[in-house]
Amino acid sequence: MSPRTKFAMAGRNTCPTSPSKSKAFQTAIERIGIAVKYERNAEIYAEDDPADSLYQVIRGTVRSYKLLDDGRRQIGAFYFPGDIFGLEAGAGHTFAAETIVDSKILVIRRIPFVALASRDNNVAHQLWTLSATEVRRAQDHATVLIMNAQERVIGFLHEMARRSPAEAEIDLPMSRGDIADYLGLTVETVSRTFKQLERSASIALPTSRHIVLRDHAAFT
Amino acid sequence: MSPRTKFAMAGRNTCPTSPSKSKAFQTAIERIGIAVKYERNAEIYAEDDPADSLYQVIRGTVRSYKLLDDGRRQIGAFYFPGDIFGLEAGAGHTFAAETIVDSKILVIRRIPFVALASRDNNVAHQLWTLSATEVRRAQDHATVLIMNAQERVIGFLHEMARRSPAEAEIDLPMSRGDIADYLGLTVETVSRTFKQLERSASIALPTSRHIVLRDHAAFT
DNA sequence: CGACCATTTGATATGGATCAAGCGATGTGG
DNA sequence: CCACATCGCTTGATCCATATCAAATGGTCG
Repeated sequence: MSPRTKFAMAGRNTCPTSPSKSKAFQTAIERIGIAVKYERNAEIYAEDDPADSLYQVIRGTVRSYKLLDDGRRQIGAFYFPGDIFGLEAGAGHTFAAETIVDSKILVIRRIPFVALASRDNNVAHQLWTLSATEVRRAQDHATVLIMNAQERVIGFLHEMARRSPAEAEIDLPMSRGDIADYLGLTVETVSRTFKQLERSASIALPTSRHIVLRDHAAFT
Repeated sequence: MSPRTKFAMAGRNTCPTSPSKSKAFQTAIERIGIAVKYERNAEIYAEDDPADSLYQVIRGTVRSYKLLDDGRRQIGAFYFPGDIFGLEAGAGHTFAAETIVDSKILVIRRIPFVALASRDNNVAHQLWTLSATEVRRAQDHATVLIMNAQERVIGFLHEMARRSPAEAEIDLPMSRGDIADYLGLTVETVSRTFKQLERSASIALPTSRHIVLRDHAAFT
């Protein structure tokens, strides 16, 4: 693989996730929303910003995060094309959101969206489903966080593989630092754990951002 | 305090949480649901059971949990009077639920409830709010899980204090083992951390299940 | 009183953090 | 176009927090 290919692949074009979102719903939000381009590491919204829009990734990758009192950063989620984020029941965002790579984001104003939901039962149901998806994501996140370093990293790879277009082939748009802050580990530990998994032939690492899952059984 | 008082207090009678649930909503679910008594350590539903009801704690305490492949138990949440749990967007429960102490639970069948939501915008909105509350809870849980043992325990005490009728006085219905499985620590570490906090005069431990928060500033 | 379970306490082992340094790729300015 | 600065990643050495193993204590109930 050429040195540049990996970045091209990091901006995914497919939408392998979110099977439960109906076509009608997708059409509706595309009508209400407007597509906006962000370059990499651009802020979409900050923590505590008023939550007057929600967002769907069209192209690229987004991380949500919050800064703890002592300066540590916790990454709450990564969002890929098709994923919807930033929907809040309260008035403000509880996490900030930034692009990881150059991205295109559908920005949907909350007021017309919620208004639509109160007219259209299908949309209201999707609204609930979106929250429920987010609950599940956060619970799964908590589940990997009670485990040891190797299990956390494997859990992370699972999650990425599930959302990757090519089942056993992963292109990571995010840095080791992002992964570390998502998993509650240090960059050094993430790096060493990848190396261990490579030595035990569970994965191959052609480049630091491209991972091939071997022994896919152990990863299910 | 007499040896028995703590258990009497563990069954809380107040509903300090859930300020966003409307009176009309509460009336509606009370009309649809039926109250059921469970004795302590009784199963309400198992992991993967069909999710055809949701539940509100009337009296007592509930833990939700899942068993990991290697037998470890992860506790996902504790539910106190007023809390609603077991609402799923999918077909099955992703966590099991058990009472911790003798409890009274309002059991609400899902079908009439969802039907009501599709007729009544207010209920539909509450449905969304419930999910959003659960998202927040799970995110907060993930946030404490990236921290060290002392911070996890303090985070846990915060959470309990917030939901306790008496601000700086906590009666724990759950065992050290439950706390450990919620925080991803061992019972020994939980016990030692409580002791440390007591030695540093951050808390007092009149009995192992009763905690008084001193220096409430450090706990905010 | 005696058995059982929850909790505490102690001794030791170890996984991951921390501190430190090197390496390779990328981008920038001369 | 090359030299250099920067950034992301890796690797090594050491330290410390928490797990693990083991046993004692204490409260509760029959």
